[in-house]
Order: sequence, then C-alpha cells, then structure tokens
Amino acid sequence: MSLRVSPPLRSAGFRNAAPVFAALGDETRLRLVAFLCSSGAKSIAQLTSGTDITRQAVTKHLQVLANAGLVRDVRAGRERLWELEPERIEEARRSLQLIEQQWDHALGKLKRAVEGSL
Amino acid sequence: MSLRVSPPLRSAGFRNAAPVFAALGDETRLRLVAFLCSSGAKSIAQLTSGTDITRQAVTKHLQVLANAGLVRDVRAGRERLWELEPERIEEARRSLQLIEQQWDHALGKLKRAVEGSL
DNA sequence: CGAACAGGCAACCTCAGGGTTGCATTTGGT
DNA sequence: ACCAAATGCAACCCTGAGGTTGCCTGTTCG
Repeated sequence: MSLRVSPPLRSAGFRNAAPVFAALGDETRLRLVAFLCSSGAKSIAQLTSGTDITRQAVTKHLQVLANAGLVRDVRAGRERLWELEPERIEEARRSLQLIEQQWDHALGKLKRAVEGSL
Repeated sequence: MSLRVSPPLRSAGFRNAAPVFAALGDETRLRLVAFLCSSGAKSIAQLTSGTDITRQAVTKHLQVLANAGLVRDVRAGRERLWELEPERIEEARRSLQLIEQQWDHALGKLKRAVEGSL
C-alpha cells in the first residue's frame, strides 16, 4: 500500500525519469554533457582528448547517454559527431520541479504554519 | 584539453551534482523520494510495506539517499522516520537549468538563427 | 595505392550496487 | 517481566557498470 505515488507525480511519467538520472549520475558522463552543451557537436576523438580514460570508454558513455535520450549522434564523413538533446534534460528538470511542488503543497505549507505559530 | 567545462558550469559545483543524480537514478529510490515528498516522514517498515523488496533493501536505499543528502532520518521512539530534504533536489534542478541555459546561450540562439535564415 | 586517422566490435577484468538471509538489539505495551 | 514490533549488523550472492586491450573496418589525403 505504501510507495503509492500520488496522481500528479505518477501522471508525469516519473518512472521514465530514472534512466535519465542514472545516465547523469556518472561524473564522466556529466562532464560530457556539460562539455557538449557548451561546445556543441564534437567527435569521439575530441571528447576523448583531455580525459584519462580510453576512447572506448567514452564511446560507451556516449551510448549510455544516447539510450537515455540525452544525446544524439550525427555522421559526418569519417567522423561521428555527438550533440546534446536538451529535451530530456528539460523533462528531468520538470520532474524535480514536480517533486518540489508536491513537497511544497503537501508539507511545506503545513510546516511553515507550525513553525510560524511558535 | 577537452571536457573543459566553461566557467559558469564549473562554478556551479557541477561535479557535486553527480552523486545526487546517481541516487535518483534508481527507480526504487525515485519512488521512495516521490512517496516521501507527498506523504511526509515515514518509518522504514511503512516504506517497505507495499514493496516487493526486503526491509534491508529499503534501508540500503535510504542510506544511499541520505549520503546524497536527499533524505534525513529522525529518531522517534523505537522507530526511525525518514523525511525528504528538498534543498538537494533544488540544487539538482538548478544544475539542469544551468545546462539548459548554457545550451541556449551557446547554441540555441545560433541554431535558431541558422534555421530561421533558411 | 598506402599510410594515418576515426571509429566499431568483442572478449575480458574487477568491483560496486541491489538484494537476500539470519541473527542480534532496542523499545513499546500489557 | 515478557512478547512482539522496528531496526541494526554482517555475511553472502549475482549481475551489470566502468574500463581496458587487441584487432578489424572505413575514410581521407598525399
């Protein structure tokens, strides 16, 4: 009976958010995302340069990000450019926002009222 | 030289966000968070009830969430109540927002300009 | 054509994460 | 005092994630 999430949270496709968060939950991948978001499309070699890990590892990370819908690849000659896909990030942000709103609605007001009455 | 994140992203404590995302990256934990956010402080037994996993597993998940600063425990008699800590969620949300802003600044406008000129 | 660059594929390794079981401990209630 | 509820602790299992090495495939360019 527990862990039954209230309608607003359930309807927002909350379960879908977990893979996105999981993808962002690795520091290397978070760096990749941050770098791609500020620098635009980059090749695997470019993304690997400056890292202490292998190109293969970067490839795997990009694959994970792609599976989470956070990144997209575009073939360009012999290169394969990767670029950010901001929609999913937006979704994830909204999920967090929803949690905050829910918290604020269910408990924040109550808490403030109690504390204010002291 | 790559993966060098631009100042705004670096200054925002972006690396710190990874553990939070990792904690949210598990569906069970995400459910716990969602449940706690809408229902307030609950005991371990209450959180375990309705799940197909063991109480120990729930305890471990709560520990992970606590390590990420997403949740806090309060002792109450023989029970141990867990409640949400919305600050970290807010931080995480801001991190995502920052990525979007960065993207919008560095590429979004450019992209829109190019597409608009067609 | 042939060398050098960019990437793909696959096997392999290691260890942390999610889960379980079993037992000990604290605490509430009668 | 005593029993049952609520947790804590620790050992253990197993799969998957992060990473590496080695080799093969395209592709660009002189």
